[in-house]
Amino acid sequence: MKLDPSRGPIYLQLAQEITRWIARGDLQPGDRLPPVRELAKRFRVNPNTVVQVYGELERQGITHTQRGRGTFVREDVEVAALRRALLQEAAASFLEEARALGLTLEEAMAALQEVVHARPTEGDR
Amino acid sequence: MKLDPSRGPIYLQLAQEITRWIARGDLQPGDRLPPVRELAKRFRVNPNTVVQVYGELERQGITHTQRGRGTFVREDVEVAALRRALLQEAAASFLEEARALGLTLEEAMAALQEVVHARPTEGDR
DNA sequence: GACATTGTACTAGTGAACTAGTACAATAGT
DNA sequence: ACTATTGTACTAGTTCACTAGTACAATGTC
Repeated sequence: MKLDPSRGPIYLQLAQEITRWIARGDLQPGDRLPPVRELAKRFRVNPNTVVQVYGELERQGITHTQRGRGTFVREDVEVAALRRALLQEAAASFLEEARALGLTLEEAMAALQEVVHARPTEGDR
Repeated sequence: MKLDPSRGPIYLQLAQEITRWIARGDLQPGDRLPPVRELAKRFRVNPNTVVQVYGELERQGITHTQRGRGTFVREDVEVAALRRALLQEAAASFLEEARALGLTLEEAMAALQEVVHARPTEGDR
């Protein structure tokens, strides 16, 4: 995962990446996130930036934080729903781009198939 | 089209939007783009920002500029290829997100269908 | 109680992006 | 030659994001 300022603020990209960790089960409800200073080192950003990341996740209701203890995935997070929400957002973006280009759904799906077949994935084997 | 600093630099978003205009035929090869000051007004940005936009489009080989005359879509731009490239980039983003979420191609396609059916498009009628 | 770990607040600084404004250079039309 | 139109360069400023560093507060362990 590469942080790229041309794709928006770093802290939002990182918040998205942590959300993916939760969505795919790398982190479970109740799990503790890496401490601020540890994540800062891992991603080579400033600890204050990670504080912003964790603040954003808290605002989105995904985590809760306690000074002196850490930041935790909320117990009531529905991982499957989170995953579906992230994927549907990506799907919506794709369809919106097709719409903005004046293309039909069929044309969008055809383009998708071309990309699928161009990549070495299990969808192609 | 909404310019949102949280999605990266304004000038890159605008460059993408102009590229869409070309890709869907709103602007044809040889056509002149709106003058810098006019586009600035339309999108409520600074003319210097539009100069950056046009600079980026020139760097990408989509337009060429002449002081005193204007900025033009290059005659040799292949509109269909440009459209395909933009859509495939969007498709690749979508698939990459599915991959990052640890999902199979089938699951990705299912999520896409859900979004399709949730929207009032011709694909659903 | 001391210590380690964790989050937080703050100051001061840097850099990129964007803005406002002015003025100049090239081109085209009359 | 003059004017209008277009792009460009520049200065000076603001804002936001990020950084580096320091120090404090809360929590948990021993």
